[in-house]
Amino acid sequence: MSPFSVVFCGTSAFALPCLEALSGDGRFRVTAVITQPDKPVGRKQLLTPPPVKTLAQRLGLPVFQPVKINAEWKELAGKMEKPDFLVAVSYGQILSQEILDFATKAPVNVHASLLPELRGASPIQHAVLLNHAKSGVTVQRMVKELDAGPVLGQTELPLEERETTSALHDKLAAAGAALLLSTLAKPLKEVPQDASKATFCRKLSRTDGVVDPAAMSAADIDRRVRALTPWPGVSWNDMKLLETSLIPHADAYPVPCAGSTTLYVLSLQPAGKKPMQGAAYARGLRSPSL
RNA sequence: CGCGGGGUGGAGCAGCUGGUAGCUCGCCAGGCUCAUAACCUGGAGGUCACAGGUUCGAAUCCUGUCCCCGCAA
Repeated sequence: MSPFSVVFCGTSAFALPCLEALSGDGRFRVTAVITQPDKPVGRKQLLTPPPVKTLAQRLGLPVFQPVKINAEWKELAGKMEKPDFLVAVSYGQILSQEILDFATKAPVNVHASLLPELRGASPIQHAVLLNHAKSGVTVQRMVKELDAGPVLGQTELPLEERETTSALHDKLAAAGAALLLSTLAKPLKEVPQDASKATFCRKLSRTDGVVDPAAMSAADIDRRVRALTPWPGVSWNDMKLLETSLIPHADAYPVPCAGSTTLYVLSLQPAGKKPMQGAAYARGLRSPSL
């Protein structure tokens, strides 16, 4: 039987394993990749392509970058064949019903949480931030309401003792890719979400990473560092806390926190400086005139 | 020309109202110690980003260049 055709919508690094897996599997055929437009990034405002675009080009797949996919859909749809599946992974734009209906079999989404928990934009960060015991990935059939579609497949993953967002991200991305393939390869079986158990997580902003040792306990700050690094990052005054611990360490910079707790900063980055060890920063502090 | 910080021995910093470079560490050697990330002694290691200028003399003042980074997006 001929492979399932797929139109892939994705943008960030989380989507890479899914795209790579689909493209490398004989049961599927990716006919087009839709991703966000290149965006100006950094001090130089250099136009930077999203990770998915880079991968798609390497794989030799046609790439489309609509500014507003819903508005440009009519034109866009004419450029590609109707696929069996429309797969959306961390794409970044809400798809209209018209687009969802484009797929002949189903529009599906890979979401980095155990739906109905943590619907929304930042499920990985929130799983760490809220100190959840487990997380996972869900493949759902997309419906109009965000992340509310019936579940097609789910993989649970326990969180490590001191789980970090970046580590969890990679694990979930890999698990998501595996789950996506195994789910789509078999006849779809839908399990409705229990909407009454739904929780939500909003998009994070830089202010979520602002921290004040005078008002927060070491454990609290440590959890934020693990959850919000590398994005949006945790900042204290003019420096970013990159890596922290609750256990004393020779290379750490001890910071007294609320409730007589101590946070051991293993590495940090003052404004205008490169990342450095906590102990190195502390040495600089002892210099005369300070 | 979006705003701003910075480039000084391996690391983090000071010195910058001009006069042959210093601190906290690290490293090497020796000593003390049951022992140590502790302590003591000694030592190696620096074209002070680069180029030009001012000066008797510049890390330090002036000009230009390169590089790194924070914010904003």
